[in-house]
Amino acid sequence: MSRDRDLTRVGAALAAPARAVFVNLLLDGTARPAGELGRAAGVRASTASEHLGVLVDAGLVTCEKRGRHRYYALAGPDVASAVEALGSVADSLPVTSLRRSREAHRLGAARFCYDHLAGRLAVALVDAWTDGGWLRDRDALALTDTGAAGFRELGVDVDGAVRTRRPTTRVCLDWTERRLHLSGALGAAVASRFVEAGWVTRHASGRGVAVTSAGRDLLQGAWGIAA
Amino acid sequence: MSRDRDLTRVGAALAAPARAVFVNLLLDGTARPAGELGRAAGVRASTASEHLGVLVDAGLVTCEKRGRHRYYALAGPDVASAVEALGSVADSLPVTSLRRSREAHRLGAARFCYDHLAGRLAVALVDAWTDGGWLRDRDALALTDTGAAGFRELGVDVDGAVRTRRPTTRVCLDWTERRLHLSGALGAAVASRFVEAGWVTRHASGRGVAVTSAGRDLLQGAWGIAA
DNA sequence: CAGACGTTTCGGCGTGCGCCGCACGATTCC
DNA sequence: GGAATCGTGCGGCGCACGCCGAAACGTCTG
Repeated sequence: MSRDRDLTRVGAALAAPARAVFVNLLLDGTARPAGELGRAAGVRASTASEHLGVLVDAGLVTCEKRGRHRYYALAGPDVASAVEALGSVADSLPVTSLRRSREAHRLGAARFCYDHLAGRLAVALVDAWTDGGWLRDRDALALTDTGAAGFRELGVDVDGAVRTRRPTTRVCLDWTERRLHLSGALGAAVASRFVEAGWVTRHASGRGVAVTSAGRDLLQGAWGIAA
Repeated sequence: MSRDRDLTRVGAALAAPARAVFVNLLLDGTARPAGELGRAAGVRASTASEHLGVLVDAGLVTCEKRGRHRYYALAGPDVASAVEALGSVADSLPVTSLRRSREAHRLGAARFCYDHLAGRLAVALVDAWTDGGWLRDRDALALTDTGAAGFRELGVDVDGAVRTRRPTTRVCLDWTERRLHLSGALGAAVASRFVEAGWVTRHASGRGVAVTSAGRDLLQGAWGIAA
């Protein structure tokens, strides 16, 4: 059957080192010009262009022209979660280098996964919100009335998140913690509020996230999380 | 960072047509000998052997020796869901052939996804169970007390499903319907009960599933589903 | 309008890998 | 024991693809 064909196309799209770098960079949900991506992966502009063409053909990445730049971004949240899921199985492989484990540890603390928070911070938040009755069922996160009120009080645009066509809550498997964390429209709304309120700051480039002192106070005070 | 390296390894593992056939065949959760897989993919035994070695190295597939056979199977449920997620993005690509759309339609009605039901049947069941109060929240399925009682009455081993380390409920994105269906330990328990009770029968080889007349009666009578 | 910059397209080169046939080890059956 | 079957390892062949440099296109700037 020819579904295999499609699977090979998507698999092959991820098979080249340069393309894997691209996808990992775009996992934070940003859109970046071709040149920057190529420089990050250590290949010439022409090579980067070809690779990006492959990713677009495979449906993993979209391209938007703006002026003389072309901004590339992941095609959507489901692409991000598919890549994360793939990374999750890849992560069970034996560790290959020390750098990797250091890097993994740093990102494992807190990071962006496309448009929501991931890592130990995200897992701790889910635990706190479940214990506090904001979310139901640790395995299948659903928003409660208490939670809607609580998030609203934090300044999260709960109503906007509910209105979109996208599922309100969604679970995403963490490739470092091998635990579930909050994704979906609500996950995105929470994450953007955390950034907007200055509780966390995104690392200049990449997916890393640092908790600010204001954020530390909130986490400790509201939910007893030591970050 | 060298997580890219792992991603390429998993991606490359899926990049070869023969290996994609293997993985798709194993998506139904069965373990199959190397020879059978090779024949199905239309390659020689030696080629199949090499491919299976690659899949094992990539952590996607496990190998178990039994007698003079070696049985290969998917490494676990998370591999299955990762592959399904990947198939889901692949599915949004333009249709390439008529055969594909026919095949897709047949599998789209009802099929096995590793160890649980998928396809239009599974989506309809989730709708019915949510409407009936057996599961909470269409986006983030969680088992209610009513649901536990109901499934128990159907003969589903609910208690066994809850006891395992595996999450009781889990959602899985359908690559045909682009809707969520029930996965996790409960999803597996339900599926095995459906087969055991003779409500559905699995196609001799592959993931296809046919609803029996007894199954049709149950679906229509209990939940008003026309199958 | 020329010039700079970002990006894509096009040959061309080299490596990697998917395929095979054949040979060999392991296991089962007679 | 020998024969048959299942599986793996090893050369070898050929294509596909990742990489580059050079050239062309489009866009912004002076």
